[in-house]
Amino acid sequence: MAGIRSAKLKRLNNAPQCRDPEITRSQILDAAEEEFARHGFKASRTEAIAARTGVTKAMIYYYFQSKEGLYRVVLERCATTILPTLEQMNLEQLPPQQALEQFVRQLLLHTSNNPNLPRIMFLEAIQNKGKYYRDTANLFSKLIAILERGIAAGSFRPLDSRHTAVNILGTCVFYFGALDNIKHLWPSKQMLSQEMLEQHSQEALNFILAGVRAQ
Amino acid sequence: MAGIRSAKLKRLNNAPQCRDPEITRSQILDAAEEEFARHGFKASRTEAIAARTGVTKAMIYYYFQSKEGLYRVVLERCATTILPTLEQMNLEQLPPQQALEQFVRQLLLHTSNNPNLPRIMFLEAIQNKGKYYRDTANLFSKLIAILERGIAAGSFRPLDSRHTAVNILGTCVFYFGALDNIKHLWPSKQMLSQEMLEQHSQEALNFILAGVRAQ
DNA sequence: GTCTATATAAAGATAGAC
DNA sequence: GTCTATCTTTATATAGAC
Repeated sequence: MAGIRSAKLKRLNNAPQCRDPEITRSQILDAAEEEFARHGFKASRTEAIAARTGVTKAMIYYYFQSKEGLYRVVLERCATTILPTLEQMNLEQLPPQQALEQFVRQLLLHTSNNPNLPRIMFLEAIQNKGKYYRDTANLFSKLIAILERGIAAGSFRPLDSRHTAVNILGTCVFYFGALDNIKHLWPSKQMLSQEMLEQHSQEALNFILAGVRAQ
Repeated sequence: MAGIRSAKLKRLNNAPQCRDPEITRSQILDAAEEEFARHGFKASRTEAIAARTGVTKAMIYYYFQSKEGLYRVVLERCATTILPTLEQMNLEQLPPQQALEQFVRQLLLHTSNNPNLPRIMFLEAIQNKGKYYRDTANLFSKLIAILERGIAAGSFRPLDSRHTAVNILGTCVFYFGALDNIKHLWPSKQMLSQEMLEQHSQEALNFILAGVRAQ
């Protein structure tokens, strides 16, 4: 995510101030996302975000008023980036099985490209009890709708659509949250390498499709 | 977990010091588990742990030398409580399908009774990169062994046993980590109520068994 | 074994110069 | 728009009385 959004940014790591507000603001957001995704809101340090950005703490308050203001913007940005892609897919018009497969593939791709996203959401839920989070992307609603269509059509087994939606999302993102507690299972691999991400995606997809299929 | 372990403890919330070291030590541990499970190591406050226990901060340093020392003991205790039960079950002697079902049932029961456990493990992985965690319970080894027996016997579909072990554990515990981000899906329910825990357990079990079954 | 008081360090936030 | 310097609060940790 940081990678994509930093595309147009020019300031080098230790370069002096360049006085382009859009660039600075965007760089602070990227740095903050990294910091918040690792430590959560409370344990994150404005000093660390500033240092990562290459500016001083004062800039955070100039652009975002407070540490909390910055956190809100970061979280909002995280929750909404998957939206446009998902809307374009017109999942309602596909048969349930295909819709589910496309949904899961897209979710896995998106989290693979933005491993900060699951982490920041876990931390938000656990530490802040979801205080700052709104499901603006309506991820669950979309998934639940697909599941219910599938049950009605008889292509999915009778299941609780809400619990199953949670279990499906969990299967996609647990890997990223638990990364550093499970990496010892693959002593010679990088957990975020292309190879491992593809394996996880394939296995997660197989597991999910088998988990909901009728019979 | 706190509930079980507090059974023999006598000190009331605001009672004065009772000068029983075993009781005090145990109470600090219970309070620390709650605090660490909510905030993680860095963002937890010794003052809060002390207040929750009904003693002063100084006691933490008297019994555990440092905040980090306390965290280590809490984590170790969390990781090992499921061990005895799991060993008693002699899963190696059951057919793979039954072994898996028993394993998952026990894991779901254990996390339902100790919802702090998944939280503290998520926070440890994300914030500390697993620095303080060792898989002393060998949870994954046991699960992987069951899966490989099942593949060999033809009762499970061909699957990657390590990735699938991760996906199974994820299905069991994601619910607890994401609790406060998904509670809006059940506006009228308490996520940790008996009713909801039973629903989650049932749906997770069905999802997992269907997810690995041959054909 | 427990408490009070305090030393020391770290972090959020702001004022004012450039 | 950015920085330096500083205020204030909050935390970890310890010394010493009881």
